Amino acid sequence: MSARIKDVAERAGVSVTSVSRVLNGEKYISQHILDKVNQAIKELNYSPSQIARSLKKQKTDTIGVIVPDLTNYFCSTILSSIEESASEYGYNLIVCNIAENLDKELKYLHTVQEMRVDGIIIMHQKVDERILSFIESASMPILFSCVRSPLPGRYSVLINDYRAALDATEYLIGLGHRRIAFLGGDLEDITSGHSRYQGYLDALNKSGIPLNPDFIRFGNYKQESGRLMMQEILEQGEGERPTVVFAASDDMAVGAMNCILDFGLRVPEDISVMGFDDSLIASAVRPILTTMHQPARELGRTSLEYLHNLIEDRGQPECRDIYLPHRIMERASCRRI
Amino acid sequence: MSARIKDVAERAGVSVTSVSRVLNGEKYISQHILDKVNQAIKELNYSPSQIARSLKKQKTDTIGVIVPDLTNYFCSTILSSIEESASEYGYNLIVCNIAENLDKELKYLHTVQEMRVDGIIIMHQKVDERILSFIESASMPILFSCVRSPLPGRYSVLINDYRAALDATEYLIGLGHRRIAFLGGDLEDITSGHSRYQGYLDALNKSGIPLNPDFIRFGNYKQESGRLMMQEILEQGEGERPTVVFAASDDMAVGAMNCILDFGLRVPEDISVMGFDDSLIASAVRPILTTMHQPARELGRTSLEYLHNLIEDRGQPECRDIYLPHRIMERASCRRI
DNA sequence: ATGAAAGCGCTAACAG
DNA sequence: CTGTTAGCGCTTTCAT
Repeated sequence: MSARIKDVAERAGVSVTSVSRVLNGEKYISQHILDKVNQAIKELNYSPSQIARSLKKQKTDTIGVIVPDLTNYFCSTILSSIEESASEYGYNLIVCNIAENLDKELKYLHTVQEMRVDGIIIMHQKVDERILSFIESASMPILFSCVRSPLPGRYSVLINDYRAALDATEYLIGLGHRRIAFLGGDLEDITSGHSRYQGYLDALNKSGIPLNPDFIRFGNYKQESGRLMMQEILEQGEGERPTVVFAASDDMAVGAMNCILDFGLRVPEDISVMGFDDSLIASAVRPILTTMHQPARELGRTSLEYLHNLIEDRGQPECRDIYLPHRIMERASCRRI
Repeated sequence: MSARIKDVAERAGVSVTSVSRVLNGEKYISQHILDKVNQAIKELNYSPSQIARSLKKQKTDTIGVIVPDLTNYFCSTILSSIEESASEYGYNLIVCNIAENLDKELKYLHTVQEMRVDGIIIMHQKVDERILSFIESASMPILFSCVRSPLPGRYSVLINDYRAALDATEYLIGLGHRRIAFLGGDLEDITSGHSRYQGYLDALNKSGIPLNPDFIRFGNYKQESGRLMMQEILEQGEGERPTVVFAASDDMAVGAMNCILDFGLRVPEDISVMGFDDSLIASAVRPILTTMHQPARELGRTSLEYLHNLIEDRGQPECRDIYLPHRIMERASCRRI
């Protein structure tokens, strides 16, 4: 593998330029040279160095993706769909799993910058000063996927979390529920956390349903967190139980549902459960989960395509935020009362 | 970001060598120079180019990971644990999601080779001639994770799939089951597919239980596949039903379980279900799944550390295959009969 | 302790 | 249609 372009050129008895031309599929090369070069490449088992090429071309065809948590179904679906499109467009992905750790995120941001990626996709919302200032001074395009940009004037691809939560809550109200518990994400997380909570609040408000603080909890989007919050709610006393639980993620909804089931109660007969995301786990559990659908594959694909346009610099795009449609998946975990 | 090391040097009034030394934390630099250089770096918002550095050093601190399917819980857990260790050791990851597509795998293999990654981890078993020949002639270390190397003399980190399947089947036999259905993976997949099937066969054989071909099906490890296979088995007629189903993955087990449940049967009262992997989904469903535990995080960490040793070339390792221990997770989906 | 200069492997003018 | 050559941005001898 230590063969360089020069070795190929010598072996084929041509100039390095000709080899380079063959490598890059340019025209204006005689069949004769083409054959000899290909022959030499094969004989030497030559593999061109993307490093050297990147240095020269000042382009790496690589994109950095900052993922909050790889083991999260929703994240990995988005990532997989980003990967699929990236592959089509000829980009490679540097995956940065920050495991909800801001120090790690900052470190990775610098790393991908040093690797001179052509662009960055961030799927994480919670940021601090250092990250904000990095984003402000970064020279490559940065796109936020599934979360809203923390900085005005940046780009993002996501659903309208506020509307989605509002729609979901109104759907539950329409089913006759008035004692609606809410299992939220992190409030510092402006998109999923705050917006979804606000949607819940406003829906209740519009219907004149008074807020019950005992029915509101905040977790970290994971299953275990949903289970814990549900347990607290259930242990508050039987008279005070909600008739439905709306969780800001499917994982938390499943955790809550299992907690209810493990308490010996039934879903949805005793308590209904509604999730958010429509990730694979929503269809894997029984009763199959009623949830708010996020178009994961479209979000991933659109993110990549948008970033690609930014990289190619096709002028300033008209809209900086692209909202994709959400919809309710009516399934078996919510009943009319 | 277009500042180069030369700009920093000029700004600081020193040579590029000195800047390079500061960048690489070498000693033998005066405090005076160090201060001036750091100052200049800050003023210019300078970020060193990993590209140029890699070209010079002939090392990228990057590892390519070939993943069969990102949306698979088990895979993403392994990947996340590889990432965690990689981050500790200072490696970055190029993630290649091949979506079970051999052409894509080959393409990615060439890509990471051209990117001059320091090593490759492959989590996929099914290969063809072209891939085999790539592996044979590759100059960087290649490690197989969670699958056995298709080539003798290569390196792998995994559990003993044969023993695990044998142990699992014997456990079910010990519970009193004799009508044991098997939902396998792809037989071409030597590790998970073939070895697990062989373990099942041998366990039955050792106990003198005759084989029932109607109880054996092969799928693709995914949930939907498990559901379909189970449906076929269930529709064969009531008298012929198995008392337990052993699936070669948790996803298939969950698919099978849901099929059973959707048929109006109970798990484990009517039919028991056993999975394989102990991925997150095993604990997310009800009844909580009895399954064969694979130490996912240890597998990921060990893989990375092993590859790191190979990259650093600490002589030939004694063993080329590292087997990690498996164990049965007795939970609620299998009953004694 | 500091600097000058020679590449790392490739592409892209430019010249022929 | 083909070849010569000057960098891309950095590290690293080798001097000083």
